[in-house]
Amino acid sequence: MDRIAENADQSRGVTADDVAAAAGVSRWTVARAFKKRGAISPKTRQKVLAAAERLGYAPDLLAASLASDRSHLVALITNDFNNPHKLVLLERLTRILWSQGWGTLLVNMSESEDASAALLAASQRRVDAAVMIGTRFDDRVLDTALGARRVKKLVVFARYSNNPNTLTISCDDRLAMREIGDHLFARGYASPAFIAGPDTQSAKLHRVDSFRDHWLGLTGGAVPTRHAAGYDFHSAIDTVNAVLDAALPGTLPDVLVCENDILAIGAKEALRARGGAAAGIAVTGFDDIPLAAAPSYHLTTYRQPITAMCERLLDVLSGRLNEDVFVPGTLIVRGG
Amino acid sequence: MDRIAENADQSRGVTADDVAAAAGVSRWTVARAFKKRGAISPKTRQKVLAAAERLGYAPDLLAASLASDRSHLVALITNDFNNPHKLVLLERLTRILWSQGWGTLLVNMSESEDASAALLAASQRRVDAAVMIGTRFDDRVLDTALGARRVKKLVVFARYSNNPNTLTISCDDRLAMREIGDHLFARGYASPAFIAGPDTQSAKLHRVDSFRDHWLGLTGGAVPTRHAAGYDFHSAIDTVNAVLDAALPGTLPDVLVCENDILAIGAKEALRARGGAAAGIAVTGFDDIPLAAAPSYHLTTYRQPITAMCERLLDVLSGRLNEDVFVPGTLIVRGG
DNA sequence: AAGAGATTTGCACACGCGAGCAGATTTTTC
DNA sequence: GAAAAATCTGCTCGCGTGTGCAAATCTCTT
Repeated sequence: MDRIAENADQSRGVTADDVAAAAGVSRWTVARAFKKRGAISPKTRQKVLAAAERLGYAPDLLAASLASDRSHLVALITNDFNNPHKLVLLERLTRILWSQGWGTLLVNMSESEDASAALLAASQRRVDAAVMIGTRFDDRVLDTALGARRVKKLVVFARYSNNPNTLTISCDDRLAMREIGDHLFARGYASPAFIAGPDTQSAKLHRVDSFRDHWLGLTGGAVPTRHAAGYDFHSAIDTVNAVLDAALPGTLPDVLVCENDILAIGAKEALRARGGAAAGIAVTGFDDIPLAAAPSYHLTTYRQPITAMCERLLDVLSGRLNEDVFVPGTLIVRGG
Repeated sequence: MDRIAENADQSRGVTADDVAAAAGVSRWTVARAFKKRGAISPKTRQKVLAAAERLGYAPDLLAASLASDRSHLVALITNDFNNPHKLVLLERLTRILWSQGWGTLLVNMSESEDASAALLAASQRRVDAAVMIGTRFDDRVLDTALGARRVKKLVVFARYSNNPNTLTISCDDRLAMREIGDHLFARGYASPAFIAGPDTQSAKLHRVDSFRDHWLGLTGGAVPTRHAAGYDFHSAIDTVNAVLDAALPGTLPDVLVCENDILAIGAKEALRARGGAAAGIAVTGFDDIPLAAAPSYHLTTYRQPITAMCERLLDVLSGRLNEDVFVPGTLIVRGG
């Protein structure tokens, strides 16, 4: 066959068979040459790789997935595209996963708000694992949804889930909120208020509870909490205005502890627009998004250990790790 | 046993054969039942779908890809994860593509700065098309890189490329900059300066040139241009400071036209920090990222027609469209 | 009611590669 | 130098589905 000659032109459909023919070995020897720990003699491998290079061959991962029942594909599922921090997570995840040979399928579940459709779609592509990014996983889905059962591994990333069928890889939120509380206490703040995201029944509000518990232990004082309608700065502005309107004179909080940086930025905007006593109220965030460092905001916030979390994810994918992980992050002190 | 084994055990390996047996038909009839326009009698389809439902069957897209040589997979390739606008693009792209049956592989090429590695990785997954998001495609890659030749379609999305082997789907930047110019002219601005991104030799700076050409025609005046070191607001701050430092007294620009919103936000930050005469200088952006609407910035900017662009991408993927497209966007007037 | 036409169903083959084993080759051992 | 061990190579079978065609069934006309 001079199929090889054809392919050299088109550079399409170059298969292991072609390389095998060109190198004078069998197809399986070609496969071994491309395997890290393949049982193959150095000179044969050399010969094969040279032929592959010449023909422009690269193994077909699709066919390999079908044959081996391991796709080396991970579905990244998320529904919150308003938060710039998602971009940081996606950047890190894709870079680190691809560098280790894992492909990443980005799935948007903001339509349905129900993970089952996203999981079904992912499972049809035979992903080795589904990773919910910054998204809680509703327990009921596992019982009812078709897709959920078909996915081999289910990981909740950068968020807490107590679902027993799920693996959590997250920042240690409890520790984080303690550090923020200690920091505020040391700086002399006395009456914090918490600005949280939407108060959905199912969502366990880890950060709020952690902060309130710790502050109670620290000062004996309760922390009033207000829920924004959404994780976006417009909602935060409305919420902070509501907080300020509701406060009796002389009972203003002296610091607004926000569940993440987006809400914190909204809070800063609201306080600045309001002026007067409000302008003196401090704000803390969470995530350390790039804009948190802007002169206008200069937020004290908490940086999640994303790289470390990604590495734990690799451990989970390779089967080395099979339990929940909480990694400590870093307090970033900027403003008051 | 562990949780993973449980999941995998349940409904593993329900294939078309199983459904066929359960429904009393052949495997190919099952396939037809799942095809939109399959030649199959309604009652047979009904019977098959019922059996599939009962068994929890969903077609294996991986095997289908291998057999049909169409993966219905698209690689989304990008390298600029600093710009929140990427998140908007990703959200829209993934939602619209998945809704039409296209899977999206997110590839991060920020490491190499060279598209060839990303393209090779994508091609090994047999993607039907690679979409460079907001990223220019270096012509030389097509000639030298292995990956580039293996990808069936190459689309440059939300950015201009004059590469003949590439399809461009973009906002009509030329029109956009004309609208911005007209707007500024009508408002009485007389001496704009342009703040652009990095000045790489290969990059054709579409927006800059368009604005300068138009302004020249409008007023006969030249527009001084300054390049930031990167597409991030810190670089923009430095650049704007440099512009102000370099300006002779009385020759300050009255408006800074920025290549995108991130640079514009940096510009606003710099002007605000500077105070005095600088604080009166207006700023325009591009992209209309969510934060552009924040009270602190309140940017006049230009919204790209992302949904329309995604629909044109679908046309390209399905083969209905095979030429460059430039879609007009919308001027968003906010600040001065 | 028979035959033409339309519709519906079944089948051989292919897609590109991996797992696991058997045969071939080389290296080591006594 | 021959046998045992270690290493290397080739091969059968299967992964789950699409394509194109032939066979079977149904519908309608005369």
